[in-house]
Amino acid sequence: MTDQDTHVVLARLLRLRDRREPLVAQIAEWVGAGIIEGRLAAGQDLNSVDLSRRFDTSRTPVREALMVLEQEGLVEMKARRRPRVAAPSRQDIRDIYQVRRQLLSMLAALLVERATDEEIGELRGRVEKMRGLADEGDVDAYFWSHVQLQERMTEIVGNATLKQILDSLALRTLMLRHLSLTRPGRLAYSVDDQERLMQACEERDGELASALIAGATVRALRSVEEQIQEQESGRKPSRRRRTPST
Amino acid sequence: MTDQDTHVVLARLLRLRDRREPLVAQIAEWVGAGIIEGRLAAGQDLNSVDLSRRFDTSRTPVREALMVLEQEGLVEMKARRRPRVAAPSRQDIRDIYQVRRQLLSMLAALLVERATDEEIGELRGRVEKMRGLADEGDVDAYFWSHVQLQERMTEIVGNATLKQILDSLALRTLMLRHLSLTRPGRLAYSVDDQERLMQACEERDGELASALIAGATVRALRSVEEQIQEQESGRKPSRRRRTPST
DNA sequence: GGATCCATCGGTGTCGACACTATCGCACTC
DNA sequence: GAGTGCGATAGTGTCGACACCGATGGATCC
Repeated sequence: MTDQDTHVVLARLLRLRDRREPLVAQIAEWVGAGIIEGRLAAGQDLNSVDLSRRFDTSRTPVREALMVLEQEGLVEMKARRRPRVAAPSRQDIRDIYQVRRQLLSMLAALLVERATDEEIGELRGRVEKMRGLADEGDVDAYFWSHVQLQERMTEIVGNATLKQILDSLALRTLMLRHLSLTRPGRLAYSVDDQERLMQACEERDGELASALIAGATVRALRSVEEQIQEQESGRKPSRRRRTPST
Repeated sequence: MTDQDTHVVLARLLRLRDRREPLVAQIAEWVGAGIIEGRLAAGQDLNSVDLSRRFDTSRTPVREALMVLEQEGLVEMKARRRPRVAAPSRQDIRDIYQVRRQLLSMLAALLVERATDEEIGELRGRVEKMRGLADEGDVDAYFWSHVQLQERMTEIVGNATLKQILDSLALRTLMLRHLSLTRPGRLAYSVDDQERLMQACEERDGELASALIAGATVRALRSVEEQIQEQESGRKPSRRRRTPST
């Protein structure tokens, strides 16, 4: 998975294709990718003058790009105040995962109900590739494959509203998940969860699939929370928050 | 419930307070209310020049207001094309209600778990007032009370993400619900559903509350679908679609 | 020495203008 | 008479300018 691909996936999740001008899309992708990759720190100012200089445009398309990211929860905007990279509280994160769990359960149930055997086979193939990536320890590639797997599932289920909401929630958790998958052992657990899920789908056991995906979500949340815990306790004594130059 | 109140509720659902300039808020409220009340027909063009003339501003705040409505699903925007009032397909509507059902079930379960007795008492009070409005046949007032009831429930549960998504789904269905509640007898059924739900909450029966709200949602969808059916079959022979002058 | 006020600066919101393009009617073709 | 291509028109996306406001730092006061 190259940077190129990252931007393609991001563009899909942000629904930029045909919905926005290429210029706006480019800015939204750059800022969005920056937030997810951690290049732009949570809470950091995103003033439109700097960004417009960087992209050699006026502030109008920059504002529009930031509004796109705002609606996906990656950026916070208040009238007359500088836009900032979103900094969800501990509670926000729990809330997001709670909703996500509910909707992923729904997704799994619908998947079992509606997916053809061929489609499940295709998903199984993806999971096997992910197993390979996990074994190699290629976190980034695994990470984005995971995103694409969920994307494909929502596509198969065919509920556009559900897909849109899950995409949005995925984006909100992407920066967190990126951290959490870095934790040793987490990758292996994650791929195990996916394999169990695929098996439940193959056996057409909707109840089990729902329960498995809910469990996996709870574990993901726990992992994220532990990660944040470590990060915060590890930061207080020594390091200050990194504030890279825009 | 006056027009004033309508705009206040709309402003809350669109989260305009402090997030957008008053000018943008004003435009978004006017267009949003127009869509919900049916003054602006589904599929109708919303060109920014006309709107900017109407509000005596430039096109910049108009564009911004339309983007706000786009993210709530009331307006559809494609690059280089005129924004249009959203025209959800039959399938889109089913999808929206399906997700809504799932999340309302979640809401009911959380409500039973977390609401204090006082809060449930307050909700009960609201439902009793709604009974009064239903008996009087005051559709508009009932309609907005219903919206506010759900708003209050999400507030009590305290999951900001859930509240935001449910508000957004509520907006998408508002124009439909407005039609569907007009149907004779529908108001009485609706208030019955609410009363049963409150009773389940008082008895702290989460399972039942979830099931009741899910059932109510299914019935609401059916009512909306029948309404659309009638409308379409009734339109073909005689009347053409109303296209009021912006 | 710390809190408070104030001026300055930097950034946002809005505007009117301009280039570019989707749209629509019209002439033309078959 | 229906379909196709073209030109006029209307509307979108972007720009640079300007007025206004929030943030920042220094002077003042206690």
